[in-house]
Amino acid sequence: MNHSTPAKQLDQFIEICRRNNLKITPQRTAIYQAAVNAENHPSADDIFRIVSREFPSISFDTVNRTLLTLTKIRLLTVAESYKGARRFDPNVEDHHHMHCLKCGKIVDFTSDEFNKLLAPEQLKNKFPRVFSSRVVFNGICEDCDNKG
Amino acid sequence: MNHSTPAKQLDQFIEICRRNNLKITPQRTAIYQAAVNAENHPSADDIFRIVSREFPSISFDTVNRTLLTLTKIRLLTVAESYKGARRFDPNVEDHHHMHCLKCGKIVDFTSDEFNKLLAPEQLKNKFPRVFSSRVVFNGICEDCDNKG
DNA sequence: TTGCATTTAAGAATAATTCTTACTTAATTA
DNA sequence: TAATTAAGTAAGAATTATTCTTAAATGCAA
Repeated sequence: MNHSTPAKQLDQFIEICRRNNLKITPQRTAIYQAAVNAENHPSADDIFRIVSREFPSISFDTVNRTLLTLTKIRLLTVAESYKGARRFDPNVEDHHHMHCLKCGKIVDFTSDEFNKLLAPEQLKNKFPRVFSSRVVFNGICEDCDNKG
Repeated sequence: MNHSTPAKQLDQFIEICRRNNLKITPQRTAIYQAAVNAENHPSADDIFRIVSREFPSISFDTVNRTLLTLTKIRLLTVAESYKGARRFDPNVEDHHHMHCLKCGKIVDFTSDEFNKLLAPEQLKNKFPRVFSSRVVFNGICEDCDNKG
């Protein structure tokens, strides 16, 4: 989740859509809001089910297409994953991830130290442009650990 | 890739299969070898196509199932990804990844500094067990950058 | 040598994603 | 406010990736 206020999020959404010549439609807005308010890093299907409550006739395809559009203009990102459906990440600020190997849950955390990590010099040639970095931990979450 | 010698790799493969009561079949061996020798982090289909040259009658299902089995006993791991088919990683040593956002190429690199990163204290409760960590960079590789 | 794990075979099922075409709706802007 | 045009709806199909099913044959390991 993005930690700014709902109103500020909406302003940002509108501004960035405008800047990219994307119309501010109720569906598009609802899809963005659903993604931002989702607890866990939601799949297209998670968002589809949420938005369907408000727009019963919306199709999965519209939701998925819209999520990809929002990713293109960087209002969302795609979280790294190991299996299953694509997971969207509404947190576009610098942050890091802890994955549960059992249930697939992804938990965000922040770290000024981790934010500062730089790509190694020896890759400067092979990768002339580097946009982002993330530290990813893998473990077992409390819930899954208790269940055995 | 694993940087030990081919003979050592094979010894390790045999030992770990034995320890896990898995038979040393020619197919299983070939699948492991193909994964270890693959340049890029291969998909099941990549491995299927390589092993098919030696075993023309092998099925994709056998290859995929075997790769999952080898992952279970930690002879392989699964690389984080953002889209497309599951990518296997034959390098089971501590290492880190650089992803190309255009072509999906994943390049390994090592870093003693990055190996030492620890999960933040504030997640100790939510995640009582942590097994591994990795730093993941995203950028554009030289080839894709030249192509525009 | 024999038991059982493994592979083969072939098809089916499922999940996830993307595309197609045509029609309708509605956000923007001139 | 009317025109333009992006966006959504609809329904189905196609594609890609993965996993399962059943049954028979094979061959590794004790």
